[in-house]
Amino acid sequence: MDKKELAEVLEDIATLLEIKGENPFKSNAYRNAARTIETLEKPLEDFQVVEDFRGLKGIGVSIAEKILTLLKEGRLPYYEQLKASIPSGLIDMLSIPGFGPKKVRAVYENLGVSTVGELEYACHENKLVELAGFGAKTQENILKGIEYLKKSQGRFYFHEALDPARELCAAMQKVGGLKKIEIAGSLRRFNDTVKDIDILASAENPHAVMDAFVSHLLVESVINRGDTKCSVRLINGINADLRVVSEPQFPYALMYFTGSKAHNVALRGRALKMGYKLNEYGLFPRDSETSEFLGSEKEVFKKLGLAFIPPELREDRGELEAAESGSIPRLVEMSDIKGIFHVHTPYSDGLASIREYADECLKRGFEYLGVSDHSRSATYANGLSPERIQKQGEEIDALNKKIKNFRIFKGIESDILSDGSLDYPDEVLKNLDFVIASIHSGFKKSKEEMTRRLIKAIENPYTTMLGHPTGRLLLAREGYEVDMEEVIRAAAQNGKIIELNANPYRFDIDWRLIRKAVDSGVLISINPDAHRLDNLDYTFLGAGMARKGWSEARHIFNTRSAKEVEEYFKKRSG
DNA sequence: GCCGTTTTCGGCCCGACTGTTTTCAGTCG
Repeated sequence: MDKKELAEVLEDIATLLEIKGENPFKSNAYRNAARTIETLEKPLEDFQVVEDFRGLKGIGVSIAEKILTLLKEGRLPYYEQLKASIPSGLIDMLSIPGFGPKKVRAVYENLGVSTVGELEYACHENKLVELAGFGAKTQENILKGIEYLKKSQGRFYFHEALDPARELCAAMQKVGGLKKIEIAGSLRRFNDTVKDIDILASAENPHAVMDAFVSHLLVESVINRGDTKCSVRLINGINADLRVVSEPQFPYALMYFTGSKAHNVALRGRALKMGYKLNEYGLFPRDSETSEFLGSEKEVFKKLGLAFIPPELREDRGELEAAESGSIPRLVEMSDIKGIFHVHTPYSDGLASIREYADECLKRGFEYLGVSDHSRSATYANGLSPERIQKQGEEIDALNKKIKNFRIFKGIESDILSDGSLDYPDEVLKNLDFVIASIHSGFKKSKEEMTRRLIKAIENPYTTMLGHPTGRLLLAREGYEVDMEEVIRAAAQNGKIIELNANPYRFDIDWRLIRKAVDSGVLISINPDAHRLDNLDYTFLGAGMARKGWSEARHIFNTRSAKEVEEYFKKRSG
């Protein structure tokens, strides 16, 4: 059992306790313990007895014992009994917006409803209105919530939310009297998928700003509207919240609504220890009703003895400690990116020509482009035969002569075959500047086999970088089973680059692992995996995801100049 | 269930909003 699986069990216990109506602080304790385990630096093997957990935040004797049982026996009777006592459908019901553990319990105990389907039926039968604390409106909202859940499973791709959020902000910016406006929430933190859009504004006339918000063309319906907050459903199914605060409150509210929740709790705890109360309205010295007046997030952090923490890092994963000790990294910026790798042309399954990509790259200020079409095993994607690689190489040579101050590198996205070898003989591979090795088939092998397969590809001298290392498709498909920590170790030992596939349907390698990779000395390449010209926009999303993984420019391969990249490739092949 | 530079017991972040009530519980962020 690894850290992630362990943390998931603890999370599950927390949720189950909530539904059972246990002391909410008890369930919260399990949640805190889960986060501590997830972010653990030391390997799990270091924990053999209860005392080994001493000093770990949120893990006392009781949880430590449960963790040890899980590690030693691979199962936990306490957890199994808990699970057995609650139908699994109740947990699914928690995904219905506005439907929490208390209501789940009420419908289960009073109506015997134990699945989302039964709940929907009970609503249609008008059964819920009879329950204490429920009414016609609640029942109607639950039905709407189920509809929403069915449509979207409640989460959306990052770019699906970012684009409308920007449009909404632009519209509100035109309202007179608007002082400040920012996207907050998980979008500002660059989560890989998001649940909704949060926008924060300060304005002289809040209602005019809200009017502009609710009347926007992207808005399908208004869910609720108060004096400081309103929520809408957009036509693409995403919910968007707008909050309007006074100008002095803005930095505090921005911190608050940016989150994450865990970061906020930690920050508030720190404020309390320093004799302050921190909330979305201000920073109040103990026993005072008057907030400190601070004009920006940076100043609030400073008052709390912290350096500014970039929003992407606000996950309670050590950023407070880093900000206190002055070791917040200077995160990579889009402007650091000097070129891109991994684009597909009509040679395989892409839509834009090499020339078009090159021109677009020049327009965006890049110095180079690395072309990597699919390899021959990828027949579904029109993978290239050795002859067609040769032909593409000639086209690239001609373009390199023609286009000044720009360099096109010859590459391939080679399938990693089932035995871990690459898709061409060495004579073909040696003529390329770089090779991205990716798995596109045979996902179902065991974790050990997949790990071995990837490591064999990493050890191949012609491999330059590992493409989309877990094969996951966000909101659609889990990645294949693979021990990424071992893969990262192998990449470090062999001096290989790992791709951060910046396609928002993938964002693969996961940001939590980016930090592990860069700490191990592995270079990351932010690759758009473009199949069309406008997919080059993904590079920006990838840069955000790299920031979330605590990356600095020096950790990112494609922040290097064309000349440096050329030297890197030459050294590898020589 | 965890924690302690006010506490080994009594807290644990806390305010907006909704829908149900007629003063408050539940949910959310």
